[in-house]
Amino acid sequence: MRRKTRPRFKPSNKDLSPADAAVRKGGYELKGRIWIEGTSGTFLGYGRVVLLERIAEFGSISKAAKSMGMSYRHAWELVDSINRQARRPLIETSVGGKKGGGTKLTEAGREAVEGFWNIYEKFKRFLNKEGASLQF
Amino acid sequence: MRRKTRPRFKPSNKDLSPADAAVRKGGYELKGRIWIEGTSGTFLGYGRVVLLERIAEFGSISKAAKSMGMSYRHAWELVDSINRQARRPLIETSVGGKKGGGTKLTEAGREAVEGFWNIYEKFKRFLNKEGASLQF
DNA sequence: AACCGTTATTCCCGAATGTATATAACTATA
DNA sequence: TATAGTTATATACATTCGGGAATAACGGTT
Repeated sequence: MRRKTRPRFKPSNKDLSPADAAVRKGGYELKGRIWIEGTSGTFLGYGRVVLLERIAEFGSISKAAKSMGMSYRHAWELVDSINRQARRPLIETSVGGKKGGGTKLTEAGREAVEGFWNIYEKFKRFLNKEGASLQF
Repeated sequence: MRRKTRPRFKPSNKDLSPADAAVRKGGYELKGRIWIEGTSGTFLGYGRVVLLERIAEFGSISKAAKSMGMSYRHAWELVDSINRQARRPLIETSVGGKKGGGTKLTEAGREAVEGFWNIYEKFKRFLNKEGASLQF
């Protein structure tokens, strides 16, 4: 008896595609994930890219995390992991200041987000095409 | 400081592709997984299909599990999960008898294995194609 | 100098997996 | 009837993952 796994984060204000792309056919679904791996594990995946988008939107790691139902601790670790693996940093953080600080994407960060979505869209089309012929 | 995750099973006698298909390009790899989901979670994925192949090869869940470095308990749970979600059973088990019992694939089971590998091969080609244009 | 909101960091905890281990149940064969 | 090798099942344990909470550091602004 296995309980349904809890979603990794709550979709909040935006209509969010699921982290697992899926295609249903007669009771079965072809699902899948893709991600880009760097020198030390995952570099960019669905959740990380959504996080980057939220950071760009809110200008803050903590607000981005909260908007996804993700702990700040986890979000920070993801940001750190991304920046440590990127050739050029994708995220710029600043501490202190009038508003306490903030975080924004670099140009490379915006390009990375766009690049990932491009591949992800093709992946969804792949699942769509191949999932149509499931018979078990 | 995160330790490299241990491989889910040891490749033993056969040359086994990794569970995560991957394509390298300039330090980054496009990796991914696909699986077929049924009424209650995963129905068939890479590891499950390899397990089915091993069962067909050895005629026993316990030997198949051992050959993959997987606990019998886990292998049994996977087999049970597969059969509970399949329209027609993919695996036939027998208890007792001269050799204590055994397990073999049904015709539907062999077809499922082949069907999954077909899609998986296409998926690897997809990763190969899309992974060639990674730039970050 | 005090304030304030955010980043940066640490420790503790619970959920989810999967291994290890032990044991019962089964049944053709000798 | 006893044997043997496998399936079937439960309990205990280790590991991993991420949330929660607490705290320090930071630095414009007032």
